[in-house]
Amino acid sequence: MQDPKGQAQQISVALADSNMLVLSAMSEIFDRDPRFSLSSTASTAEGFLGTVMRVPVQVGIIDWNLPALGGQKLIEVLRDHPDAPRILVYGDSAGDLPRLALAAGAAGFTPRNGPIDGLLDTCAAVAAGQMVFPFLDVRELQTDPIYQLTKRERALLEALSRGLSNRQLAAEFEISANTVKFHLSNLYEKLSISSRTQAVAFYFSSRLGSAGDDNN
Amino acid sequence: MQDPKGQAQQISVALADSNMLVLSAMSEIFDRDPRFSLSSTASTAEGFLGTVMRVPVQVGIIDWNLPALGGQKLIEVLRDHPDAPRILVYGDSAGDLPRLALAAGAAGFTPRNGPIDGLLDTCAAVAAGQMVFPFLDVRELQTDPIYQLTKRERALLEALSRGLSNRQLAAEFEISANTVKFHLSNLYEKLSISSRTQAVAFYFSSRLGSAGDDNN
DNA sequence: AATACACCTGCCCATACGGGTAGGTTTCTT
DNA sequence: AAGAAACCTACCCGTATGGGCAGGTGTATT
Repeated sequence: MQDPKGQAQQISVALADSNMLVLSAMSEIFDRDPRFSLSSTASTAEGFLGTVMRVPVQVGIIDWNLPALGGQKLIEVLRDHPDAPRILVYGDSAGDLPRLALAAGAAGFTPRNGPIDGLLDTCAAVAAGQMVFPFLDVRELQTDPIYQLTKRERALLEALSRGLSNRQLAAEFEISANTVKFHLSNLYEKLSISSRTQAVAFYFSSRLGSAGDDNN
Repeated sequence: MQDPKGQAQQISVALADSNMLVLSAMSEIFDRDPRFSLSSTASTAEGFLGTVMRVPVQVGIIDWNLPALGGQKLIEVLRDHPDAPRILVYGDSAGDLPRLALAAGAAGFTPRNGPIDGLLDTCAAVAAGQMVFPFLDVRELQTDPIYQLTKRERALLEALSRGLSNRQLAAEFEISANTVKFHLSNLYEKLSISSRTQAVAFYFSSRLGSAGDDNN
């Protein structure tokens, strides 16, 4: 943080939050702090992308549940871009949102319920090239069972979460009921569960704001 | 709103929001407006209840997802109290949060994604004795099946949503497995469904941010 | 060519589950 | 005192579901 040349260079920041109140309050905070230069604000993922593509910034601070796209996909889109900003996710530290953000490729995570200064410091740290997250067991990143599921299994799980029976699943996917049972059986083993009810519970519990996945 | 005696009387307001940023921003807004007199702020339902019981106010503005209690229960507790404030819920207008708030007994609802002035105007209207909500089909209020469930059935549904089997449910509630099936059967009929999987799907789909309900 | 893996299907079996019937106690309201 | 409603239990029955076995196809990797 202690730049030997002083703060001649300000950190360019872009904000995106669906909550107007949060957005305006954040704007004020960043405007007040001489370390930062607020480049743009947006209330949707589309708006954020548009401005950030035109005027590159160093750090983008986003709400995980941005309308339409969501943090997960937003980061995924930005990752393939050359001069995309580092993304700092601002969200609820309960649940495994930090893990999701980390897995998605975010550069940092600041909890909503923490002190306001934490946001600024974390942002500065991210701009300095660091990754800042609440501590979590990184082994879970790789072993998170949902990533072991195949494309088909995830699709089945999604449909299962809508309350469908095996027969209905078979009809929906135009496969045999036996095949449905086959996939579900494999799915159960990978998730270390043993019933469709547990599968649905897992689905809704592990899916905190991530959009539908249809890819392998 | 047009008080013939002018605004000699200010509207006393109490705030409660788990997000510190929102809380401080709201405080400032209400402090600035001469119509209101900010009595207290809190970040938890307990804190809000404590201050509001000691120093009665006209309007309480709360986050629906206040820690520990949640808006639903908070309103329920306040309702039985003599000089409890009218409750204005501040939350996400997507989903049926407005309907939930209305059904719970709130006096108004202001969407998070709306203009900031809307909050102030709605608050003034609520203080003047009005109810202000985004439009919704009130017929759904009565017909929403979740309110037909008994206390026990809701408790079973919550446990069911954690993936428990009938046997486990029986153990958890210390009742016979037959009784579990009895309750679930009644529950299915009330929700117009026919399987536990559908019940869990319904539970997670209809429960957009409401905390656990254990009351009748 | 060989191997691995996702995907698909059929069959058998034991258990879990949903639906129906028939009671019972407690509590609150009328 | 009577009635309604929540809550509890038992029994029977048919289907849905989960687990195991055995095998076939297509595609990508080595």
